[in-house]
Amino acid sequence: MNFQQLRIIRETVRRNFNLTEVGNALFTSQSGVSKHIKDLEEELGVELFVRKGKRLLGLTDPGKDLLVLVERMLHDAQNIKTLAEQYSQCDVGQLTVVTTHTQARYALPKVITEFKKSFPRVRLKLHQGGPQEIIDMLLGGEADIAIATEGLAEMPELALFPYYRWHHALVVPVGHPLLERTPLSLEAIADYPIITYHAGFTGRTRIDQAFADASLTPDVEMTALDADVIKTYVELGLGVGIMASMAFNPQRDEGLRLIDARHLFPENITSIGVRRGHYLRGYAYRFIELCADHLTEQVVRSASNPLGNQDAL
Amino acid sequence: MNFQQLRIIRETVRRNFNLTEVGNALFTSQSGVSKHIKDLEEELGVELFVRKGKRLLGLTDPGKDLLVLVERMLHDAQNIKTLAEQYSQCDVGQLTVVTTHTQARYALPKVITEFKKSFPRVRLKLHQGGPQEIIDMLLGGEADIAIATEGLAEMPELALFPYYRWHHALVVPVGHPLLERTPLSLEAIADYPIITYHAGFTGRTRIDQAFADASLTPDVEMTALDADVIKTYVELGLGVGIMASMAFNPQRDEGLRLIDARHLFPENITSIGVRRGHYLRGYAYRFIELCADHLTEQVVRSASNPLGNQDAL
DNA sequence: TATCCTTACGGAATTCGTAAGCATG
DNA sequence: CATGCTTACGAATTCCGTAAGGATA
Repeated sequence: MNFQQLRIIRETVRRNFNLTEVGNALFTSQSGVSKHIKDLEEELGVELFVRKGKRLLGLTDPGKDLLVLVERMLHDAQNIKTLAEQYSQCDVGQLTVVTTHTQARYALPKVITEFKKSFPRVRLKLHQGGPQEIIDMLLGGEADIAIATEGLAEMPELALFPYYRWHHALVVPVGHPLLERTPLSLEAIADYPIITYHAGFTGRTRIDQAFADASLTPDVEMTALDADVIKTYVELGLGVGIMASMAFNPQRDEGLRLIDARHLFPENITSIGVRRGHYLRGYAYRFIELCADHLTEQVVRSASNPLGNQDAL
Repeated sequence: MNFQQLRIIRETVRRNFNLTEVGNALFTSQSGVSKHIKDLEEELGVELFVRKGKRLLGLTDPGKDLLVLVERMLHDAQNIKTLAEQYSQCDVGQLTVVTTHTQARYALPKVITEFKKSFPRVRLKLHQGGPQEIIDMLLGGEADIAIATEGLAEMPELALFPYYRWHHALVVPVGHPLLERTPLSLEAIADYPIITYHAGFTGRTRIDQAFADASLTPDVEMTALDADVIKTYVELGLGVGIMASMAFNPQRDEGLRLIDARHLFPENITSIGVRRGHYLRGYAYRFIELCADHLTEQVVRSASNPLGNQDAL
């Protein structure tokens, strides 16, 4: 058993059991891939893949069990390398943060400016993605830190930390009748076409929930991934916008008005997530501390080690 | 990075940094060991060992951090092999149970008889050891299951399950004055020389605690590792015995009498322990089920997976 | 027929072990 | 001077990639 074999097993599953692709992905020959698989199966005395003739179709039961261990081992191998870099070049490296548009645009700029100043030699990769992509990148080890409001569900593989709380607000064009309706009600809003976030983005779930609880079926005219698009179409008069209040800028958004709506929609919590057992460089902890003072390295480490206890460092 | 290198790192620590011994232990040459260490350090760009001249003295800080990951990876490698055997030869294999004399002698015979009948092709190794040895064997992966009353402290690496409850009792020679003292009191017992278990064995802690709580200092004349020795000396008239009640056999122990003492000493709980993340063969779960009906495979698996949650199978 | 996997085989690279050299206590 | 680590170098082994062959859709 060697690491190349393990990498091949993992890659074979990822590439849908096409060994030719696996060979390309791992920069080796297809024949070698084939042989490695056979060797490993022989060594273990178990067939790992379901075959039909010469094609591979999927994992056998033992293969499925094995894959879990294989992935952990390869992840640990990565951790070892990261750990070594940590010591050899402690302020040089890379940090990948995956997040949504809303956070990237409105919450993170301050944090990132600060971080770049403190760690000029760390290459910060800010990757913008949807809920599924965020989770996949975290679990796949491609991203170190995730920041999102939705989608970061409680999973045993992830450790989540509340970052900040915020509310949705209404955005309307100057002079819109809703500006006169105080107090604002869900019923009043439901009379107009609504422009808001896509399902699964930036607290959209909470919005739907609020209307559903009030037995209202709002007319969602249009959905967008980000507040900038929402504002654009509200300004064009296509409807009223429901979006994160921090995305409104009184100076720049001259033609629009913000209406507080914290009494109508449940509070949203934007969380920071890391994968348990994923080795984080020192500066990754600094990044999290920059986001929220209370999320110290100790707090994050103890909550994110695989055993869920406090004996780490 | 390859497995041989990792094995060498681990073994180097275990063998107190004597590379010659490491070579012998891993059935390879000492020069190869030396080179592997150097290669790995070079690849990682970090010194893993503290050196004085040409001698290795200990781990550096990065070395310490690394060792944790290395051990998990090697453990996973072992798990993979065990897992494969599980499928290739599902009722053939080996099961190592480490336990104390008391359990081996009085609690387990029935379980083991039953187990051997169900799994004739599994080689059952029953290893008898003291508290420290039991823990070391579990953590080192040499034993699959531990059964003990003391010493199996709550550790994050271990999952513990209550097996059965029992009490200490008094054992005296026929015609001993304590047989007339009803109700029996700690004070009365403390008047006689006492023969009981070694510190740390078979609930000895509870016995000491009971006397201490009553502000008594008993005269512990002699200590033994097992009840058979205790009974022998009680029979010789050297003192009164305090031992596990299930170790008394009215037929065989003719010259002795048992006096119930459950009102004097706290209850003891004998536990079954497994190491989290240590892969157990199917028959290992059967063994535990034979001990206690309620400890089904599902119960044990969900409590002993490293994340401590219920999503395992 | 185009794609995909297996096997065979020669060359490349890695690993291993002996032996000699040097440091330590 | 006995023990222990490093380095050097040839031998053994393993790994890799090309190429040919057979199976599948």
